[in-house]
This record gives sequence, structure tokens and C-alpha cells, in this order.
Amino acid sequence: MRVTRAQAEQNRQKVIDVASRLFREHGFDGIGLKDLMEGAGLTHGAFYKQFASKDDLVAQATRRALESASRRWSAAAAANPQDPLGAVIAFYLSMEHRAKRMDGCPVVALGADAARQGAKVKASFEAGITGYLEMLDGWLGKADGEEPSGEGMAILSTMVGAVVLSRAVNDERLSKQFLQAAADAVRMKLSAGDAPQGPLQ
Amino acid sequence: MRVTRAQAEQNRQKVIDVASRLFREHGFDGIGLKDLMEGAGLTHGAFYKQFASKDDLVAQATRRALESASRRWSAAAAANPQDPLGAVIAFYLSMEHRAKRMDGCPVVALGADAARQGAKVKASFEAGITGYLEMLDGWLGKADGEEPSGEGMAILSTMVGAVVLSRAVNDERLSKQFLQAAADAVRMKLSAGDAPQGPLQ
DNA sequence: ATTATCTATAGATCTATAGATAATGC
DNA sequence: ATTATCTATAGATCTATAGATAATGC
Repeated sequence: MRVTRAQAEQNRQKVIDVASRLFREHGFDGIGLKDLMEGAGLTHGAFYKQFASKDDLVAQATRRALESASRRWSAAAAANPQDPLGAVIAFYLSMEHRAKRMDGCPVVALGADAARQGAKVKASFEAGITGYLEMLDGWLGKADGEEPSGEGMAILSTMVGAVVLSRAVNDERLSKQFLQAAADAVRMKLSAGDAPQGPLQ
Repeated sequence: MRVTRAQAEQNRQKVIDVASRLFREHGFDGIGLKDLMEGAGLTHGAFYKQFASKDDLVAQATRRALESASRRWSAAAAANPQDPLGAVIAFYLSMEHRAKRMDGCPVVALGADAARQGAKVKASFEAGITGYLEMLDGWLGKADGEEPSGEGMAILSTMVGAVVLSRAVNDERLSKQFLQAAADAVRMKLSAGDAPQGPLQ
């Protein structure tokens, strides 16, 4: 029954990975410890040697999910250095992303759930979101100021909202149109560069 | 124990109203029938004379929430006919909306949960979302074509995403900046009118 | 000897149902 | 007589804990 220390740590990591995916699929309240542990190939009695509580796992899985999402953005950008934002848009605003909740952006899948969670979970979201904004600002050519630009925030809002909306409706055509409209709007903003700034008020 | 037929119907409506609010606050999986019925001033044994199942209530409460949200948009627009979109932005992209999940937009509060629900719930979301888009297109001066404009979709995406993001982080300053950036972006789009259209690809 | 995992279970809670009750509606 | 609501409970599931087991790590 007992395994090596290294294997035990590997099991713990596996539970976090599985949870980061299953929480995105079913929500924090939509899946229990038994199924999470079985997903990792363990029985649920082993859980409390690894984590203090379900909330503890929620916090750790959230952090893991956001780190993984950030890496995906970086990888897409690195693979397409002359148009990094275009590369991110291509997978983020796609029907594949809409369909694969489990592997998709945790901000879309769990952002609303996060609003109901404690400060620890929100801190993980904040770190992940800030990371997104830094990348966006870099690609927009914004001086890496102390704080993120409004333009980056508006772009991220458009992207997140479009995927939320595309997943909330039955009609695939409408879903596609949301993703396309968001992609067009973001590309327009990008091409506008440092053009006519200024809020109208 | 027994009440008049009219009172019974009123009780049923009360349950739907309460559920439409408590689901937004806690998520579909985050609150049970006992608490929902108590919120309506009834015991939970009375539930199954009123609804076929929890899923049935979820579907009805979702419809109710989206109808109520649409009315709120109409009311804001009617109160400010020379700038209806500005009036909607003013409450939608506000810290008050961020704080009051229970009374806020169900697309933000439950959009991610809806992705995990059946076709009936998604149909309610689709109807509500289509209603939003029709209002937006009217205010944008888009000919009321067969289908919603991409510009309206991009605006709605930006608004929904900004509130989701503002609720997912701890830092109130960052929250405010998301809402402000979205409001600026939407106002810019509005002022651009039928200006430089065209996706860049 | 320590400990990662397993079996088993406690105690709470969840959805759903059954039967009692008492006021309405015919 | 009908029925809206209540009390009570069945059966499943959820989080968390206790104790047994057996292989690791000293």
C-alpha cells in the first residue's frame, strides 16, 4: 500500500492536476472528493494526508489552472513572434476552446465561481489575470508601466466575455458569431495602435 | 395549512423569484431546496407540488432572471432616451453591480454555470442574450436586420467580461479599472458610429 | 518506526417521496 | 372531495475522520 516519498508527491501533484481540470468542467461545487481522487487513481480516504480540506485543494487547483493557462498564452506567442496577440486570439476565440471547458481558460470556466470563493482563490485569479494583462501590454507596445493599461483590460474583457457568452447559448452559429465579433474587435484595437485614445468623458 | 389557489400560485412565483436571486448568489449547485423554500417562507416538503424537480426550478428561475435583467436594461434606457447605452453602461459597469451578485446580470453570475446545464437552461440564456443584442443594435442605429450585429456582440462581450473579471479579483482598484476600461472602450465604439468597419482579415 | 494508502464509517446534507393535516372549493 | 402545505423519512452523496495495512526509510 505504501509508496515511495517521490511517488507520494507525484500522486499529490496528479490530484491537483486532475482537480484543476475537473473543477473547470463541473465547477467547484459540481464534483466531490471521491470522484476527484478516483480521477487521480486513488481512493478518497487518501485525500486528507495530502490536503487540509476541499477548500485547500480548490485554492491549489485554481493556482495550477491559471499557471497552466498563462503558459499556454506564452507558448502560443512564442510560436508566432511576429503576431503574438493574433496567435492567442486564434485559439482563445475558437470553437475548440468553447467546447473544451476542461482544458480551457479558468477565468471563463470558473470566474463566476471565484466570485463566491475566499480571498485565497481570488488571489490566484488576480495573479493569473495580471499575468495576462502584462503579456497583452507587451504585445500592444505599451511601456511596461507600474500598472496595466486600460486597453489591455478592455481586450481581455472582450475575450473573456465572448467565450462566456458563446458557451451559454445552444446555437452554434451564434456562438461562432460572438467569437468572430470579439476577434474582429480586438484586431481593430490592435491595428489602431496608439491612435485616437481618449474616453469621451 | 391549505391556502387559496391564488395564494398557492403566489407562493410558486415567490419560490421562482427567490431562486432566481439565490442561484445568482450561490450558483445552481451552491444552494439546496431546503434553503430555497425557506427563503420563500415555505417548508421544503411543499416543493414537489410546485415543481417537477430541482432542474425544473433551475430552468424557470433562469428564465425569470433573464427577463428581469432585460427589463432593467429597458428601464434604464427609457429613463435616459438621449443616451440609452450610456445609461445601461452606468449601472452595468459599476462597483454596485460588481458587489450585488444576487440582483445583478445572470449572464455574469451564472453564464459559466449555464455551460454545464441542459438545453432548456441554455435556451433561456440565448433568449435573454438575444434580447440584449436587439436593444444594443437599436441604440447603435443598426438596421434591425435578421441577425444581431457583430458590433453589438463585441460590446456585450466587453461588458460581460469586465464584470466577470472585476468579481474574480480581490483588489478593488483593479476591479474599478476593469469596469472603467470597458466603459471607455464601449463609448469609443459608440462614438465611432459606422466608422472604419472591417475586420483586418 | 514511520507513513502513504486503503477500508470503513460518522455525521451532515441533498433530492425526492409518503402520508397526515386542515382549509379551500365544489 | 380536493389539495397546498407540513412532518417525517428514504436513499444517496458529501466532507471528514479513525483505524488497519504494508511497504518505505532510517
